[in-house]
Amino acid sequence: MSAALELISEQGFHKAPMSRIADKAGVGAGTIYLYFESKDMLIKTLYRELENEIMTAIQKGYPESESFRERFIHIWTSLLRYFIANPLHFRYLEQYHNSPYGVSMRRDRILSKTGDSSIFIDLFEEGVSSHTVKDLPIIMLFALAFGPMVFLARDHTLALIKLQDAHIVQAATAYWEAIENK
Amino acid sequence: MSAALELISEQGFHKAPMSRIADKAGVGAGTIYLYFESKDMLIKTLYRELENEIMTAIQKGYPESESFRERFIHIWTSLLRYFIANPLHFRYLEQYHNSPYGVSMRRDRILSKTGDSSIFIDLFEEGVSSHTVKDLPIIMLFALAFGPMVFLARDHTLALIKLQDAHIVQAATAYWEAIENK
DNA sequence: AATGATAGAATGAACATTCATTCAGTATTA
DNA sequence: TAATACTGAATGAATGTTCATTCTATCATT
Repeated sequence: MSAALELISEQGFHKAPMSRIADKAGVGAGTIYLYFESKDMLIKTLYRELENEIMTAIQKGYPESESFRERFIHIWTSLLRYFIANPLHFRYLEQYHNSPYGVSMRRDRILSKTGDSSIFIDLFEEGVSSHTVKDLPIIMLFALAFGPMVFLARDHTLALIKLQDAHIVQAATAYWEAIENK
Repeated sequence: MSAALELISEQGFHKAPMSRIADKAGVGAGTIYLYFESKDMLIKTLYRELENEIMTAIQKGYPESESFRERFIHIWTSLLRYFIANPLHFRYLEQYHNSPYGVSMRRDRILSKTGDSSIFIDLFEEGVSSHTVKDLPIIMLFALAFGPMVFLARDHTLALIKLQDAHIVQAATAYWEAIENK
């Protein structure tokens, strides 16, 4: 799986043939098929694995009983820090989201309201009902809060900028102000 | 080119073989090669075409002599309106940006400081030096301003939300507040 | 007007390559 | 020795690209 992660995140789905993934992993081509039904399944399993890892990272040190603002900033900074520390993970996720896989997954999730994003949804719902954040549709708040983060992470992973930790906190605060209900 | 646009934006690069593009365009497979050197060139040319179209859309009605705020909001709303009116264009651009094509292009542009994005850079530089917007690196301001827009456009094109024109103006204002120097 | 010649655009079958997947054989483990 | 894990050459489907040929429009000749 880490061989697949490296190749796909750097070269894209269609320039990461199973033969090369096997080479990089130091196994025979057929061995992969003992563990994964198909290339599609490998891609999807790897996605879920990364998603779980991210959720674990966010939950670590989560200030359960602090104010809404603290919890929001914790999640925001944890995520951005995770992406900066794991650029390959970030690039893989981005490619997945912008491929047919991601599109259909996104649709399914929103419609069935399942999946890990429910943590975010719960948080924002609390924020809206307590009038802590602006009264906008959840999905818009989500976009307003996390859209910039993806841009920042992308620029960082492409080595276009070098985000210091101070910048991360600064950006988190700026983005809190954008959704805050004043 | 419009056949390529439709297929690629809906199915992704690797599920849009030249043979199907030719079919959709109602021409023979070889005909494409009279106009484009290779599939890669077709993809790149189409990208530049769309980029030009967007630049034209932004420049239409640009309030040259109005305040910085007016010009920012004009650009922001024009872009989002364009993406909503042209969902296929948006999906194509997103796929391009998140593929190896886009990554290398982005790198080249930033390093050589050329390309159409100079309009945006000029605008933000003016904003920073006149203390109208927060004193942050241009690339961060850019992320903060346009990151959310991409999220909104994505959710809209996937039919997860339905953005009314009122929402667009509302969002533009919210995002002006996020970068404004208060 | 009628006929023939030329250009070059379009075609699509053929080719070479790439790739996911399989499976008969080999190595490893219990 | 039996069972399990692994291998990598072989397979066949899919795909980008080429090129000999066809078609159509324009020009030249009679």
